[in-house]
Amino acid sequence: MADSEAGGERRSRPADVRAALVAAAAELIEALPESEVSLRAVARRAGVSHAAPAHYFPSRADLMAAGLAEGFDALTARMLARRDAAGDDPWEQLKAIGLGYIAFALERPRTYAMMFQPGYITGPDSDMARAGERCRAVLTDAVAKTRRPEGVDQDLGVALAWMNVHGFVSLITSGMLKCGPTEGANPTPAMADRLLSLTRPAFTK
Amino acid sequence: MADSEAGGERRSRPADVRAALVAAAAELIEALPESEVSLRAVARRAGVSHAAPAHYFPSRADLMAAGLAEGFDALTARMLARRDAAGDDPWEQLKAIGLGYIAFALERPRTYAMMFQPGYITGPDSDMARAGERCRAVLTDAVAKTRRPEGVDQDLGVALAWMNVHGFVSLITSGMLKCGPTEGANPTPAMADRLLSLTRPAFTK
DNA sequence: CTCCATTGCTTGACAGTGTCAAGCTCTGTA
DNA sequence: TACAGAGCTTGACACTGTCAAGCAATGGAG
Repeated sequence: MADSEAGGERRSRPADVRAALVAAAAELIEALPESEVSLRAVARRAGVSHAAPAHYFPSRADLMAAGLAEGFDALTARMLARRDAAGDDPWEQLKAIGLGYIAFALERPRTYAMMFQPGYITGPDSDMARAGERCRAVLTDAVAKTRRPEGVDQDLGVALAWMNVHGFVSLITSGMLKCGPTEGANPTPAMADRLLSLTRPAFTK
Repeated sequence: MADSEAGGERRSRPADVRAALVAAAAELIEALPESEVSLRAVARRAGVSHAAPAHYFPSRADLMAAGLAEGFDALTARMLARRDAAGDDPWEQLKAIGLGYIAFALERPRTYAMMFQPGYITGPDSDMARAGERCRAVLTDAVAKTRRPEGVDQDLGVALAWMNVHGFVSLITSGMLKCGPTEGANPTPAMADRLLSLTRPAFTK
């Protein structure tokens, strides 16, 4: 429409370039170690010049943050899918969210690790901060529905649930925690289930 | 002795240069964001040329790993000090270790975060891996002394204790978790205490 | 004592990086 | 047709990690 060329691919729309940059960033973040995800590598993958990103993102960190915001949205979607597949019991829903969280982090470990790296969330009103907020809201809602014992208020419950799953996957992906004797089948999901179940008393009455 | 100069500072011993590099790395790791801790900046701080580190460390990652190994040792010392100041009760000792762990991570957040960054532990027989192993041993011993309920074996106990403290401090330092209403006094230690206490049933009978 | 090999570090170079300034090429409007 | 501006490119700068070459000093052998 706005392009006189019928073929339409000779010249891309501005939004396309921006979207291509974010997509390329998200891909490279998972494909390469953090230090190798350079602004210029992202630009090359998106098929633009090395200075094109500067028209959309003030700095490298902002481009990375845009890719990481996509990561938060994918994580949120993953948790919601698992929650909706679980039953009606609040604890089962919370546990399903936790298992979905763990599954995402283990499938996209580099993206996940970078999401929690300080320095990419520039301000509380950035895209990435908002995506993180939507993610946290899923957890907060699930915790709010549980019937917790005396002394476990909502904030404490959210902290407990989150630090459990985050701590678990962080130790796994950093190589500090080897779970199980590694005999054939992957013991991680089973261990995740056992560990989450240990916190059950804090979320049931 | 080996130096003909009586002043003795004109020419430093080889071990001094290496130690100075490691010390400079440890300082800069805490003082600057990770991306700004360059090999050349460490060399400048140590007062040597930009290529001097190459004589002791094959790559930048190895120099960083040496600095991070010092971090693990400091963490280990911190946990031991707290444990020995606690009483004889196994649970109290384990909790003291956890609180020492949290205190270290919150005092040296950048060092702590980098210690768990994948890519710095090159092999299982590296200095950093061994320092991490010594650190883990403190936790393992403390968990071994506890009397845990049926179903909580030692590996599960270690995983639970570690992921709790690691998850907590990681979420705090990455800005994801704000604990308490931030009214004057720092609410973090109190929250840490409450959270650790929630896991008490897994470590007592 | 002289010579030489080795160690310990420096200087120099290279490709690659993030960021800034300038310029080119189209689009839309008058 | 001329103009204004957006969108992207090219070019440059200082900086990075790593490699090659070279200098100074030590220590041992002849």
